[in-house]
Amino acid sequence: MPELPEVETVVRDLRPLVVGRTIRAVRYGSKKLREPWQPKWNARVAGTRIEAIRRRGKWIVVELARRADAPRLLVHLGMTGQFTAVPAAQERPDHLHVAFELDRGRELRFRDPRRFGCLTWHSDEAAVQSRFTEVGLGPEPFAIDGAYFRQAVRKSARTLKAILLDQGVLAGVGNIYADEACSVSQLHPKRRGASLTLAEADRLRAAIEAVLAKAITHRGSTIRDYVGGSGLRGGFQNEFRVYGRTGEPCLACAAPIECVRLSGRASHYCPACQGTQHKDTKSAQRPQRRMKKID
DNA sequence: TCGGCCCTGGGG
DNA sequence: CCCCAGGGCCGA
Repeated sequence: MPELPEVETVVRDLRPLVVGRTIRAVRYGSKKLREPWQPKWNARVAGTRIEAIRRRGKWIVVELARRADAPRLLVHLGMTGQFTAVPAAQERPDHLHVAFELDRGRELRFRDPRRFGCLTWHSDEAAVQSRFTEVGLGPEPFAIDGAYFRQAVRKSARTLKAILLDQGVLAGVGNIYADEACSVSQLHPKRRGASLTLAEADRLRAAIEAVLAKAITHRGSTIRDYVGGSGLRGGFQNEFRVYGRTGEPCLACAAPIECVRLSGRASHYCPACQGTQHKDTKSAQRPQRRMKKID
């Protein structure tokens, strides 16, 4: 679940709790993660000091010394991952995979029931960067070049939903914020990127930034498992315009929110505010749809 | 570009 | 029991 706003919240929460702390020891479980923690890494992190923590897309980078040639931990929360710093005395929950015992009685824990996430050790910053290159991580949404975004969207024959979920176009947007950004920009998630006008592409870019920024101020969204770095839940789920609101009234026009599957993901939108009847080239079904509505 | 798959758990 | 879920990778 964790998308950019949730990951950013985790990083901001953890920063005052772990930066400057020394890792005394490592405990790890036997359950296999997407990429398992390797026992040989224990000795490499024991005794090191956490000097910085930052976010890139949906990834968290923990710097074990500021120098570029110093090791890093790379964390991805997958669907249900939690990365928290809590009092070491706090009872250990189930599905806990890696725990770093810190000084001052704290413990940095990685928990993930579904195990789609991972926590790995990398020898230096270059190794982290090459990893990002391998997965084709695109630019950060808050630093998008307007021309780049227009071009990336308008050259694509894919749906807006598919484009927004593509981490290579933008790093950090997931299912919730893709739907919310389409809602704010009043664009149907089924629209093809190539059908957008320049103005619409700009509107979408502005909506993405606005939605992500607002979600961060609410500490992200908690549907079920998500918690920030200190264990607090998010609050943006109470601000959703369309996500998970199928059948409920649109906040702008009261039409019932609809839901379809796009790119294999549930996609929510207001049929009135985000109508398909614009420039979507291939909507042969459109007339049928209208008939249905009139009925 | 899609579906299937990796997993667990919650809800109907 | 079935279906669904914030993500991403792999092969048809």
